[in-house]
Parts: sequence; structure tokens; C-alpha cells
Amino acid sequence: MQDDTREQLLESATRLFAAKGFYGASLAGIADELGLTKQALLHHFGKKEKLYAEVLSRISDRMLECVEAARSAHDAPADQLLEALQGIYALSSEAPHETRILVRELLDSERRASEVRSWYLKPFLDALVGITRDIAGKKNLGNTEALSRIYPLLGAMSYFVVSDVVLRQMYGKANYTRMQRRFPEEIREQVEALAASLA
Amino acid sequence: MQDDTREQLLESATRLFAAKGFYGASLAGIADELGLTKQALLHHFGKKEKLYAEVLSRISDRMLECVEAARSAHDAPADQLLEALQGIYALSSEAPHETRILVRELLDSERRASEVRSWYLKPFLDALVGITRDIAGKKNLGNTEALSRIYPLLGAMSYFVVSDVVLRQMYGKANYTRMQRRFPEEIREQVEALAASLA
DNA sequence: ACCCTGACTTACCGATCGGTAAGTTCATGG
DNA sequence: CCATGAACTTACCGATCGGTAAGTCAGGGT
Repeated sequence: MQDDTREQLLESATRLFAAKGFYGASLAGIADELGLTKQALLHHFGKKEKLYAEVLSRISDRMLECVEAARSAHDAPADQLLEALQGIYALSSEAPHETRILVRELLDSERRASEVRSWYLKPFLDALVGITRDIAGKKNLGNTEALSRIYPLLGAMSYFVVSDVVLRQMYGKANYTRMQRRFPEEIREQVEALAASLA
Repeated sequence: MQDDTREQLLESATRLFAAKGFYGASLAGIADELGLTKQALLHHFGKKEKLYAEVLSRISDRMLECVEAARSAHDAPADQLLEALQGIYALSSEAPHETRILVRELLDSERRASEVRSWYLKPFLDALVGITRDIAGKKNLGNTEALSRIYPLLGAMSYFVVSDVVLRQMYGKANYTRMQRRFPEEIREQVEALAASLA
């Protein structure tokens, strides 16, 4: 039953880390959302860093899961890639908080690097690289080349998801919704072009 | 001569805002880089918000300049778009700090929105949308549709530039350099595909 | 000689940060 | 019936934050 509190604390933390970043989000602020004190938070997680690490690993787990589900759902690597990327988009589109945290992780990596290795994204990236190399098939595509091909796609997705607030402010909610609905189609076109250029 | 101090303060501020974000970068830290006190900083800029605003507008000015230079350098809109995007990539690739700040602006917009309207990017985006609509020519392309086409490109660029530290850590400096060199070609392919699909 | 203005300093303020210490409350199981 | 441990609380700590107040000090115009 009291695991529930822990769960809720993790959700508050996810929301606030996404909105304000690691240093901007305060323990007191996170705990306040549930009417608790920051010491309750520290009781469950010990240190702010540990709370953050748990939030981060939970997000990257979900991402990796999504790619592996796509892998086992299809035989053709091109289909796997399409399903994986559209799945990730669906995931991060309905939970933009998590995407925001991952992008923040890119920005803060310079400082965090000394404290904690933060390669939470690596298994996820490697899985995508694997699929891409499968598409290329026998003509041996290097890791770096494969990464060069999918990284722009990933970047376009993350950047768009993370731009939701600003785009809505600048061009209106209706226009953003239209872009949002169109986006999976944009992904499909890109993936098909990529598969065609590799096959 | 003492304008020089102001200039150097702006550069320190840009570097630290990029590395730590608005709330993570302290006035004392920025001033320390020049061996000054935070009060010297406040003497020049009054408030932290004003310092930040100046940093931001200086960046967006440079971006907009780049697009307009591309506009007047070519006749064909497709050439304009290619030059504009490759110019922006060159710009943000050699000054990743500034790109980091712009991406942070996307992430922090939720809170800042109440304090300051931060649409520094809007003129820049509108200029790109204008070029894109020119490419479509007489078949009237809506603003939203044009934006939907170029935003992924912009996202891919920004995301890649901002990933420099992490990618270097994960895949090695040599591999990142290879990706970096390849990237303008990636942009060219994307722009040509876009122009072809619009013409 | 005078003062003024711009560039800076030291000194200080209240607020807030992450974290520690020492309880209190309460359900559970021997 | 009571001991134990988990789930919290209040109280406090030193550090750091942005910002204010009041000076110091050099150079230039009158």
C-alpha cells in the first residue's frame, strides 16, 4: 500500500524534473505535490541523485522495451524500424515530460559526466543501430554510418515533442494539433526513404 | 574600452547559461570567469533576467541574419533553403553553446512564459517558412504545412549539435567527428528530397 | 580646484537549497 | 504486551542564491 506513495513521489519527481531540470526542481517542491515534506522524500530515496537516477532508468527502460517489442513484432527490419520509431513517438508524445528529461540529460551531460555516467540511452541507441544495420543487410554498414542515419530521425522526433509548449504559443493550439497528427506520416516517409537508400 | 568588459561578460554568460541553464548559472560564477564580482555584473545589466534576455536576443539575431543572407544570395528558393540550413548548421556547430541555450529555452518555456514572452525564434522560423512556401510556388502551401516540413530538419540539426558531448562520450571522439563531417551532406539530401516533394 | 559619472568593491539581507538529527506515530508479529 | 521498524514530522545546519546599500576610486569637463 505504501509502495503507492513511492510511486506517486516518482511521478511528481518526473513531472518536476521535466519542467525545471535537476537543479531547478527542489525536493520540497516534489514532496509538496503530495502534501508531504522533503524529509519524507529523503526517507524513500536517500539522496536527490538517487531519486533522479531512478526516474531516469525508469524512462530509458520503457524506451528500450518499446524498441524490443517492435523487433519481435515483425520479420522485415524495415518494418521493425518503422514500428519502433512510431512507437517511441507515440510514447513520448503522450508523455512529453519524459522526453524533456532525456533532452535535458543531453544538455547537462557536461557537468553530470563527472558525477555519474549517464549513458541510459546507449542500449536504446544500440538497438536502433542494430535494426538499421539489418536493413542494410549484407553490404556491411558501419556502426557510425548507421547511427548517422537514424540519429536525425530521433532528433527530429524529440525536438518536436519538446517544442509542444512553444509551438502552441506561437502558432495556436489547433495548428500544433495538426502538426502532431501529421507527424507519424512524416516518420513513415523518412523511414521508407532511409530503407530505400540502404537496401 | 570598457565596452570590452561588457562584451566579455556577455560571452561568459552565454557559456555558463548554455552549460548550466538559467537557474543553474549564478551571477557570481559568470563574473568570476573574468575575476570580477557579481555586483560588477549587476552594475552592467541590472537584473539576471536582463542579462539573459540580451544573451538570447543576440543569438537569435545572428540566426535570423544567417537566413536573410541566404535569401539574398540565391534566386531559386530551394537554393536559399539549402544555404540557410547549412549556414545555420555551420553557425551552431562552431558555437554549440548558443544552440544549447535555444534548446533550453524550449524546455523552460513553460515557466518562463508567465514572466517573459520568449518568442525570439519566431522571426527566424517565419523566414524559413517563407522560403518553404516559395518552393511550393503557386500550389498554395499553408503555413502549418510548411512548418511541418522544415521543423523536423531544424530539430535534427539542433538535437545533433546538442548531443556532441554525449555522443563523443558514448562512441568516441573520432566517430563523432565523422558524423559531424557527414552531417551537411545529410542536410543536402533532406533539403533536396523536400524540394522535390514540394515542386 | 571642483564635482560628477561610470566602473567597480565590500558588506549585508532574506530566501531557499540539500541534507542531518532526533523525535512521533502506528501497524505488526513474537 | 511490548518491541521493532517503517513512514513520516519538526527543527536545524551551512552554503549559496539574487539583489540592495553604501562606499571607493580613477578620469574628464567646466
